[in-house]
Amino acid sequence: MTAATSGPRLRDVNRVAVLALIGRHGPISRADVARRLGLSPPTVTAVTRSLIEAGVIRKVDDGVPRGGRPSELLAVVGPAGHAVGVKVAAGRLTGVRADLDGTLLDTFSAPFDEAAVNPFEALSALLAPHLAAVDDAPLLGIGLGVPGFVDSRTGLVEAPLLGWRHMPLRDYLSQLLDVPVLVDNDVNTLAAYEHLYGLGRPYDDFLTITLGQGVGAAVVSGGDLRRGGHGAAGELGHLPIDPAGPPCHCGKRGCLETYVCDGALVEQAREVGAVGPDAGPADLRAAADNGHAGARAVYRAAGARLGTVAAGLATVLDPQAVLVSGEGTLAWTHLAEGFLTALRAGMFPPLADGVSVHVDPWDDTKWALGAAALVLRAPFTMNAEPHADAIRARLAAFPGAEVAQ
Amino acid sequence: MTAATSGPRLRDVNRVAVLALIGRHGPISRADVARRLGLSPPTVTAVTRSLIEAGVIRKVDDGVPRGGRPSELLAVVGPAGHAVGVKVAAGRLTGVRADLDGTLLDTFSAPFDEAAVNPFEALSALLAPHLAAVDDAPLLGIGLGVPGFVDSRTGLVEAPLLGWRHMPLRDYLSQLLDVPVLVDNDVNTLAAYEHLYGLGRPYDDFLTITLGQGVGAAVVSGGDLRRGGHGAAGELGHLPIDPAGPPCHCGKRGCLETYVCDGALVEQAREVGAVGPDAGPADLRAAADNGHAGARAVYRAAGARLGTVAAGLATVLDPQAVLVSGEGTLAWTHLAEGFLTALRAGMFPPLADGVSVHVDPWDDTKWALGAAALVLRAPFTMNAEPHADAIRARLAAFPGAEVAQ
DNA sequence: ACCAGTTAATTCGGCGTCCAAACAAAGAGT
DNA sequence: ACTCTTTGTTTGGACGCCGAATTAACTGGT
Repeated sequence: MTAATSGPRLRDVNRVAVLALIGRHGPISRADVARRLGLSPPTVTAVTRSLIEAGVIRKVDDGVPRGGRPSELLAVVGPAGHAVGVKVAAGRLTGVRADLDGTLLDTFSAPFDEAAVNPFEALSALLAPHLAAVDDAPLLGIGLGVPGFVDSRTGLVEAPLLGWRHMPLRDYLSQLLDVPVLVDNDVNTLAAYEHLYGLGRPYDDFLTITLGQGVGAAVVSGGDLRRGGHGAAGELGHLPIDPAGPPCHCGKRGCLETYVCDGALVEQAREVGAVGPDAGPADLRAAADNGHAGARAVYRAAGARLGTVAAGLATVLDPQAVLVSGEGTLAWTHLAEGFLTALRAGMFPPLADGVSVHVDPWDDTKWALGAAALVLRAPFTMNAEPHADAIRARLAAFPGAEVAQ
Repeated sequence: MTAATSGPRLRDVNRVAVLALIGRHGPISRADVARRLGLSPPTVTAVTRSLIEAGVIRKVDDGVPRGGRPSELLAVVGPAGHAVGVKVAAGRLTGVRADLDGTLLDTFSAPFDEAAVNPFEALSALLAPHLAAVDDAPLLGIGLGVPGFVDSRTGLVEAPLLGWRHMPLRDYLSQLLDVPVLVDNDVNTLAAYEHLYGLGRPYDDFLTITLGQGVGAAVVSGGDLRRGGHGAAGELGHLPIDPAGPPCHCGKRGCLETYVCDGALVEQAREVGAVGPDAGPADLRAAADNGHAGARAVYRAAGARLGTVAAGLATVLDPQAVLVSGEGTLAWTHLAEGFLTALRAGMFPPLADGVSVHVDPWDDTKWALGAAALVLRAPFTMNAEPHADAIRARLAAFPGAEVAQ
């Protein structure tokens, strides 16, 4: 009835903290929330009541009684809001719609000419049909994952792979479609997904490494995605391995990417005669699957190279886990041995046991889901991301309020 | 009069934010504080008034008038509180007392037997004379920098170099001396110093690399020191460089430390005949100073090795600056060329220009000052470090309140 | 010298949030 | 049936923050 959400400023820290805790740590009781956040029980009651009235969370179950009144377990209501996420790649867009709890609602895909006079036109045309509310649940915003550097302050995109320089993607689309738009590096979006809904849920400190056409990484530390001082954190493909190594398209020599990306693997396999002159990544995989020793050696060496790099990063950053993802994991059975051996061998012995390795089977929609997660996690984060308040306001506008619980 | 500081909970977010801004960004006007933090002017007036009454900040100057009422520039009052900082090393303790604004008050040093039955006894005996208040200003706490891993949650210390395993240094000393005690890795304490008072002041994202007996690093990202998932972040000496390299005392092969620490440099110089069989780091430096080509080549190679590693870290973490410190910087004139060349060569071209490199001349007391900074910055940080509230309470107890301003 | 314009800082009233204390609910153990 | 334990709620009071209006202090133009 009365807009309980309308403080003079939407910076209600505790409200966001409670929602974040419920969102991230699954069904949880009010008493638990109070203890974990150091809040008083009355405060938690008040906050959760208003969140329930807003339709954002609800009681899902009774907790097991432990000698007292049984607790009520609260969880977020998935259909209270949804978001569109898009992975932008050279030549193709992959998009999804997802619920507040990460449930995949819808997927779509289309060719994309990133070199068009105005590539944003095509993007907005593709997105337009997906902007409507679903069952009265509002669209919270659009998330975009782009292969390049994104300055989260200005929203400008630098994407050499797409030929984009200083592109104001965020603000342009946001104004055109009148919807909050968040843009980030594509590997960062994947990490956002893993953190909120995927393999990274249990961790506050983890690395995501992606393998495919290129090599990428994202760093989640202290529970937050680290973007670095210029929005370029996570670059892994151009990590210097050997100053005297093969030339890289970036102008340097011996970048990691010249050793372990798809193209480099195929090239190496060609040199040892494991595949023919016109072979692609799939052919190399097939050769290794069929037991070709040369093909397997290529994978083992690449896995070891990557494992050593991962060990170095893990040594410095001390993550709880390393997640490996991307198209390249299709060949994980062949990469695993080299990677894991090198990782263990390269880490300081007492710390090696503290790092778990998970492989997320490749799925193109996951990247897009990650872009959506960028939006979906905005209501749960304290830090003032550009459109966070606008997204929160949209979530609060969910008319599912006042329905008899 | 009325204890303005005594909210029901000391979690007064804005109060801490204002104090942090004034502490970190020097003399600053109220209007500036309001703009930067997004607070209303009345709020800033109220908060600063209570901080002034508490004696923690004061007006230091008038700002330059820009066509209106001149602003009053506020800054922290150094003598409002002080802290003791100690660098713990094998065989020797180095300690300092420092004001709230980082002014060095006092230094002391003593031999230390880390292998004694109870090494903490000696530590507490050394500290006891320094626990008294100075001019009524309270001792806020003691900071300790230890060469090893520190779990900031449990306070347990793992320090192979000292032979310490699972040592409850923090809680033991805190209880014994009845003073808040904070313990962290020694390189982390240095980074805390740099961030608060040193070369890192302008940055929120930077790396600190230390060079000396060993090689270390600390990561400041998003304005906070990153400790990793197990309190071991920053380990750099055991970064794997070459799986087939020389054996390291940690049991692995080809760790960075086997190439660029003091001992390794001297060893390499011996092999090329640049120094005699019993030479030490100082002798190697002297040889290089005198123009010995072999000695200079050793430094150049080591600098390049370190520069390549720094380039790799900077590529992934995207810092605004890299600070180099530690005893090894005594030979920086010889290391610089190799380091800077490799750093530039190893970074992704568009990003290389965004990283500045600063060398902090080596000074043993800086490490200890860093340990003190661990305590001194506690009142300025939001995150709930173990003793942060206790430290804030002590600062608030400063009787310098009520003095006529 | 005076007034207009501008920026800084303060006072005041009101609203919203949080907490402590007391209370109600609901089950376990004896 | 009783007590103990744990969860969740209600109530009253204290505190913090904001918007609006006010005071303060300086620059620049005439």
